[in-house]
Amino acid sequence: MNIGSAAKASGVSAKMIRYYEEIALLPAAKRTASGYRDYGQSDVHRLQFIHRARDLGFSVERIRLLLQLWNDRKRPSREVKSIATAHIAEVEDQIRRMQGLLKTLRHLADACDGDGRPHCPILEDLAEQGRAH
Amino acid sequence: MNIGSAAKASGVSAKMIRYYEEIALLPAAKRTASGYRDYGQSDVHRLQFIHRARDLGFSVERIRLLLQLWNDRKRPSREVKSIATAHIAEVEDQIRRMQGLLKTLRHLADACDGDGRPHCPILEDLAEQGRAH
DNA sequence: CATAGACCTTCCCATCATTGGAAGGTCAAG
DNA sequence: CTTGACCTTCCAATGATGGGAAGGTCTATG
Repeated sequence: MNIGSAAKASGVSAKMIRYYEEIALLPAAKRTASGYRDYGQSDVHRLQFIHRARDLGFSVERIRLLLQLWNDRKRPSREVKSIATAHIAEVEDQIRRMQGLLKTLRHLADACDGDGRPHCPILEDLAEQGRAH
Repeated sequence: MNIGSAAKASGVSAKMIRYYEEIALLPAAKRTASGYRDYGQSDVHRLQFIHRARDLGFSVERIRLLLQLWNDRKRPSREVKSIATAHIAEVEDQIRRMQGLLKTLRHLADACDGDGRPHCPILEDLAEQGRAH
C-alpha cells in the first residue's frame, strides 16, 4: 500500500502522513525498492486513530501520549482519562473565553444601527480605551 | 514617545508595534535623529484601538478594515456592523464546533473508569474507525 | 516498446499572530 | 565615563496544514 492508498484508507492526507513520520508520531515507513513508502494494515489503523483524535481536537503531543498508552496493553485507564480530562478542560476554557467575547460583540452590534449614517457605537467602543464593557 | 512608552501606553508590545508597521496596519513611525521610532498621542490612540479589537478576537485583516472606517468620518455604520456581524458568526461557528467536540469527549470520559485497570473506552473509540458516536 | 499521466520522492515556502534572541547602536543617571 | 536600560534590524520558531517545483517511478494503452 503506497502513501496515497494509506491516505485514502485513513482519512489523513499524504502530506500529513509524511509530516507525522518526520515528527516521529509514526515510525519510519518501510520502503519499496524504488523508495516508495509502503504501508500495511496496522499503519492504517494507527493513522485512523490519529485522524479520529485530531477530529476530537487533541493536539499532536497529546496524541503521542495516547498512542503510547494505546500500545501499552497494561496501561491504567486513569492515564488515558487524565489526558482526555485535560483536553476537555482546555476546550471548556476556550468556549468560555469566546462566549465572553460574543457577549460583548453582540452588545456592540445591537447598539449599532447598521444604516447609512456614520454614527457607530462599535467604533466608539474600540476607540475609547478598553472599558471592560 | 519611544516605542517602549507607546507599548506601555497602548498595551501592545513593542515587538507587535514593529510588526504592525511592517504589515502597514500602522503608518511608518517618524524617527528621531538617531533612528528611534517616535510616537505621538494619535499613534497611541490607534494602537489602543488595535489592542481592543484584537482582544475581541478580530483578525488583523478585519482590523485593517475597521481602522479605515474609523478614519472615514462619513462611513455608513452598516459597513462597520457587517464586519462585526461576520466576526460574530465565525465565533459562533467555532463555539458550536467545540461544543460538539465536548459532547463526544465528555461521553467518552464518563465511560472510562479512570482507575488502575487497562480497560478504556476512550482508546477503544479512537481505535474503532470513526463512528460518528 | 514507447509514451502519457498519475503517482511517488525531497525540499522549500506560506499561513497567522506572536515571541525569542543575537549583534550592535543610543540614551540617561550616577 | 561607565553601566544598564533602552533602541535598531535580522533571523528563527511556534502548530498543523497546504501549495508547489523538480525529478523519479509505475501502469495502462496505443
